[in-house]
Amino acid sequence: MPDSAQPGVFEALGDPVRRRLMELLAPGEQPAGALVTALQARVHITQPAVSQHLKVLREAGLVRVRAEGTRRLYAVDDAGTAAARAWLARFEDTFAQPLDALATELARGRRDRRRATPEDGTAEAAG
Amino acid sequence: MPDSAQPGVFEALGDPVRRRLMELLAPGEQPAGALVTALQARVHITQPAVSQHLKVLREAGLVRVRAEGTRRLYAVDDAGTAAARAWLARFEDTFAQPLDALATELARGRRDRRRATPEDGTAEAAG
DNA sequence: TCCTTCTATAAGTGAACACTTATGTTATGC
DNA sequence: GCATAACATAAGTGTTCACTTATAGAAGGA
Repeated sequence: MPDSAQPGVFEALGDPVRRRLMELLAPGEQPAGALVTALQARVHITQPAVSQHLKVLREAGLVRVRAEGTRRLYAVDDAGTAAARAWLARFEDTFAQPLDALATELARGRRDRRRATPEDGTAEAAG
Repeated sequence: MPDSAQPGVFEALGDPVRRRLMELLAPGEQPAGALVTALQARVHITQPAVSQHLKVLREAGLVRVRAEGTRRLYAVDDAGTAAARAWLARFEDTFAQPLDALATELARGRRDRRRATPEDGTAEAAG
């Protein structure tokens, strides 16, 4: 029974700017520059500030990076979000728990089967 | 599409002491004093500090209080935890989503039926 | 009544943190 | 080679925040 699965997951999500970054990444992979632009459309913030926030999210396992030329493509990492959901699961309604466990099992089975089929290549999560 | 359903939910969960308080409340209702004692068994902390943490959790909708004599009985409030899970749900695996929705629906039905039965006495109205 | 218990609030303080500007690093183009 | 673009890191600073001690308030027992 870990205090909270991944270290720093909830600390990372505690900041509104970082939550907004997660929301911006929810539809799919985004270069760091696009995240900066999107944030600046709403609030005044500089590029280094965003970069530092992304570092926190990275270290918490909430996002992962992929280099493409000079750009850094960020995407949501399931490790962190799953850890957060796992911690919160204990407060779920008692009656919902077995059902969620079932849902998780079924989903895992489907996902594994899908990954075992090397056909659809670069699969993007649809929003 | 709210930034995050309940105001301050993730900010509240960002502190490890407050997460520990939530864990201590997970099994069920606890008086504030018991929470202080339980925390002090692990780390050095004073009663006012715990009281302030509980206030933050209260204002975030993560816990609710019930007065019984001179004691204050704290319990997990579904409003806050559900809000946190709702926000995190958008990062869930695509295939798991419909199943979770089904689970939620079924659980709600069961819960409502249970609440419609005025038998177990001290039923608190959920927000 | 007074006294004790349980909990919340007030006030002050040190540390963590999110921000800024300035600079470094890496890849591409001329 | 040099210049530019995209992003990360360094260094410094103000504010937030979690903590402390001290005190207030409410309920129960003598």
